Amino acid sequence: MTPARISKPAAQRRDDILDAAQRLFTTKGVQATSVEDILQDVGIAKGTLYYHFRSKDEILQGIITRTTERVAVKARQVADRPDPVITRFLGVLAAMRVDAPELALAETLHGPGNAEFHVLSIVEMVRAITPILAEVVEQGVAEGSFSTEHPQDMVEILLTSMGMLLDDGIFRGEADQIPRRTAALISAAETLLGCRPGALATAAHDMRIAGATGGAR
Amino acid sequence: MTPARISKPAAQRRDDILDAAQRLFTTKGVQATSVEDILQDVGIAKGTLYYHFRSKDEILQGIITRTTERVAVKARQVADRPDPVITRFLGVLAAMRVDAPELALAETLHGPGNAEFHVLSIVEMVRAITPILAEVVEQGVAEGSFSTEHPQDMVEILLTSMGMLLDDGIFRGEADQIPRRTAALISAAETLLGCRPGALATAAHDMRIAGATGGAR
DNA sequence: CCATACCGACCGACGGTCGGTCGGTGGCGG
DNA sequence: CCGCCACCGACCGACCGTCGGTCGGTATGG
Repeated sequence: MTPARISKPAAQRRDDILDAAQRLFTTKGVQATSVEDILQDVGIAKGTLYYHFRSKDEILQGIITRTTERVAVKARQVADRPDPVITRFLGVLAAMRVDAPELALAETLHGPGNAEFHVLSIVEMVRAITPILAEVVEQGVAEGSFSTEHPQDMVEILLTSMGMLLDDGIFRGEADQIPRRTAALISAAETLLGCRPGALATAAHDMRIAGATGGAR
Repeated sequence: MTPARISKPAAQRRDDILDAAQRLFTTKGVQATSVEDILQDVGIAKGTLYYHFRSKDEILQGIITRTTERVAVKARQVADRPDPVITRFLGVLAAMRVDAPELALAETLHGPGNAEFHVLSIVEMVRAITPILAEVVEQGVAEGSFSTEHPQDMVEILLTSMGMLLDDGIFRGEADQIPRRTAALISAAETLLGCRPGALATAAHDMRIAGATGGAR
């Protein structure tokens, strides 16, 4: 009658838990997801979960770390491709959003505990992606398509504001502003990185990156 | 022996609760502060707190709203002063940090629930201050000291990244980066708003705004 | 046979609720 | 002008359900 205890290698079980938790966290919010919920979804007992993770918070941290690592790998690949600098620049940005749709999706509802999730993700993303993207910009500066004295700093500023302003889990109820903000951020990037005005916007449009057609406002 | 029940007008009691909660939240973190703690600090019973607030979360929201309103008032005053545009621009930024030291201070410790607090503050600040600051920039554009086609958008981007990058409750353990980031943000502001390079930096230095001396990096 | 993975009853703390109490105030009859 | 009383906003604290986390013990498989 007992459903037969199944044992798995720790790494795999860890991933199972992370998968379930990620789905639930993004679906109904971190606070609103109980450990019990995760247990039921994975099909394990409480003790098992706490055998693999020290706390609920560590699970959240685990999701963010895992996702960030995946994105960083993809970003690195894109950054190292033999494409034009502008293509690679936009490609890295795309890698951030494309690979993490799970993080950006759903949970339009109530707040507590969710902004936390989003902001931690953003911070980790900025930390991980800034050096990669700055490298691309530096190459752009070297070849003349970009022009700035502080690539790393400007990239950091751009990534931070991008992460915040395009996340509707943070600026609640302003999802309709996202196209405007996307255009504004591209415009800001052009200015800050000193590339030909409109160069990023048109390239973004060609790459079919959302809301990247016109001027801001 | 019973300490005699003291009754106050609701508004005042509300403020008392907000005061205590703000002190505790910033001291030991939102999550780590129990409702019980607040009760003890204010010297009231649980029912009383829940007579004035619907939930712990509403208290947090109340603190943020109150602080934002105060800052907005001060920012408005500064923006309307008969000073040079650049002075007023920096003055508004200063108003944000000066008037909200309670929000930025302390609680270097453990994470959960605190980033939430900070990020909500930042979002509200951006919402409240953007129009005020954009107005100043527009005046600057009109008189020629600034030059940008999208004042509102650029201000929004600047405020967002400022809020994030200068808050050590968000980028944990990077407090030492703040001077560098301050300089970078000023530099970015100069570029985005199209004012004379170094104009903001020197003015900031004259106004004794922290870490605003040299170029970025 | 021993480490590793797993189980689930149990615990204490916490956020939130609820029935009820207290003190001041305004109206009204005397 | 006084005293009574109905009313009401503010206040109280015992109580409850839920939740994150613990622990002693058990199955599995190398």
